[in-house]
Amino acid sequence: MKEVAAVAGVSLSTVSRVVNGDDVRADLAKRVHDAVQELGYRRDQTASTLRRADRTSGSIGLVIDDVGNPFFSVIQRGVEEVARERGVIVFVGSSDEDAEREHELADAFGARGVDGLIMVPAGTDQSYLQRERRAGVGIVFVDRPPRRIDADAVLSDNAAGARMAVEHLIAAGHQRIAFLGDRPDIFTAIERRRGYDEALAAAGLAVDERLVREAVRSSAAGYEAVRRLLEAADPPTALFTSQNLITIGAVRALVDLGRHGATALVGFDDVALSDAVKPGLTVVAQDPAAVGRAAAERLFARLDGDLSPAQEIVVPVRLIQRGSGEIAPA
Amino acid sequence: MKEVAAVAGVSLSTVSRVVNGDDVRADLAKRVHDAVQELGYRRDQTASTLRRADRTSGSIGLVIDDVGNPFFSVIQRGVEEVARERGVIVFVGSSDEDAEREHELADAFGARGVDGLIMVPAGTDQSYLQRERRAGVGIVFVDRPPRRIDADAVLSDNAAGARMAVEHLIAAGHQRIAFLGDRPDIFTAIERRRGYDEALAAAGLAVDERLVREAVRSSAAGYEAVRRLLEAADPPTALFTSQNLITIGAVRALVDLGRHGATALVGFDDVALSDAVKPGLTVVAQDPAAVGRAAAERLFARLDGDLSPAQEIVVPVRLIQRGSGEIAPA
DNA sequence: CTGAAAGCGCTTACAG
DNA sequence: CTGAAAGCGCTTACAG
Repeated sequence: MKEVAAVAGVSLSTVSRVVNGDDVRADLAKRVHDAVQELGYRRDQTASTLRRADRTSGSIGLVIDDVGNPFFSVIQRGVEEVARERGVIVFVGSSDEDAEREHELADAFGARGVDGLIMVPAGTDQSYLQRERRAGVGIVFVDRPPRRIDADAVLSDNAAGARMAVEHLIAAGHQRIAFLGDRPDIFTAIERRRGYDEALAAAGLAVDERLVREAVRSSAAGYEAVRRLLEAADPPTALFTSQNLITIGAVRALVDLGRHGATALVGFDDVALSDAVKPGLTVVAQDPAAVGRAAAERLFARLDGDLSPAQEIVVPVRLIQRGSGEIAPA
Repeated sequence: MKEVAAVAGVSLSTVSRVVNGDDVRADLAKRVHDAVQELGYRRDQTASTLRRADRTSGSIGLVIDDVGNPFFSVIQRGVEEVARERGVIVFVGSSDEDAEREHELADAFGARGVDGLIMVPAGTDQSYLQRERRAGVGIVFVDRPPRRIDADAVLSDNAAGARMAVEHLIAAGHQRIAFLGDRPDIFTAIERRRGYDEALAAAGLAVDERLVREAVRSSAAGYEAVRRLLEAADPPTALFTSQNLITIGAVRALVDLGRHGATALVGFDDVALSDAVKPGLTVVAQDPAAVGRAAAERLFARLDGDLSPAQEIVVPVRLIQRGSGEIAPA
């Protein structure tokens, strides 16, 4: 910038004004633009942020569970789309369900002056983010609500979706419906389990803990859990696999055991090829792109000055019937 | 930091040294640490970068085609894993196969002082990155080689993989093998087409352009293309679907047409549930996590001072036989 | 080892 | 409208 000023024969202030689109006499502006062109000058955004009054950086941070999981990567995509419209770029990191890592990432992003943070909380206490909030950083949670801090959250309707799934299986005549879920300290896993319990209760059915498998964290674990369930005495006639990786493992297990098309299955989350298996997979589908977009919109609304009380936005889910959930018990 | 110095009763320089782990008398260091603790001080990383001699920011930028595509999101995951070990965080953006967007993202990352850039090139000219290189930014390409700039690139063995796929179909007795590919200006699409052509030629078979469908950009387009191919006169007996989205659409079309298990198929890229359909999907699988890790490792090697000539690292692919590629022609 | 001072690349009152 | 000067939060020669 110093060099641009020298070449254009104006002061640093004038260059800064031109670069920022402030009012400058046309002839001076032209000289500056020419010099910028000639030198290939580009403003140093970090230095600009450091000095400017509002301290905005045009960047946000996104902390998700795992970018490698398509559910979260589509959330990321939704966030990016909204950020892009604003010319805002995004730092992304995976917490891998680790509270410490979640904190480290938020910290690293904060130390780089992000304007806002969109977080999938992994730990049980997000009060450490008060510090960012005091610094004016916008904070929005996604997929799971925060704890020990009051902030906007964008969630899927987990309990309703799970109820829908289980009611659907009950309507098909099932009474022995297994639940397979992620770690029972994760909000979405708890909510989906709650929906399962409620649907059974509403139908006058008792929860049989032998049909409940929790802390199923991968498709391999889903595979194993289903294999054991089906090989046990008095196996379930239907499965509610409450997460995409579990569903993938479960289907594989059903196929291997020759039970796909015999044991009913409803999954939570849609997966690729779910309509190509025979029968197709009945699922309760979330809309992760919409969830990501909604979170980013909420964040920018806050950055634009929205001071209303914290909101909880619930994005609806929908049941997609493709066959596997419409199988009657043997 | 000023405040920390005041509370600890030392100079700014001393605080800076303590924060940076330089040698400082133990008692002073303790006073600084206490003050840091008390005030909840955290160093402003951007100001630090601005002033420090090496100007490193502890951040890199990743420009990929589309985070929403699981292939790229797993590359991102691989990059992140290696960056994490170094305490480096990552900006991510999707170019959506748009050269201008690619450039904008690289520019936005550069203006924020990233130490390095990992790029999936979308446009046909990456010479604009010379500017970043001159500024000391490390540059590594991934999935596709750069053009008009010499730099490290980490690629999958596309042509060999495609050859393998088509040879496999030929070995099963096929002569009418359709090729379905992405836009023919994309490196990976070109290479896979080349592998297809070469495998046919090696077997003494001519390319029948009526069996070639290019610019297939989505699973919906893959579905349509397969439907038309199979409904035409003299349809192919086998399909080589050279990208994950195309494979997904193709399988769906085969299922809808009642041809899954009848028309052979080999896909490029593995997809979820590929072993749950009947028959399972035979694919040439890339290893996107390894590709992402290799790219990040190359980048950090450069940042660590590796001045050797630009390398092209080719990550092998492997054929996974699951049934759909082992179907003989009718 | 420590501190006072200069300065990274910018923006922004302030005076003209 | 323009420029000289101060200063954002830091690091780093430099002198002691």
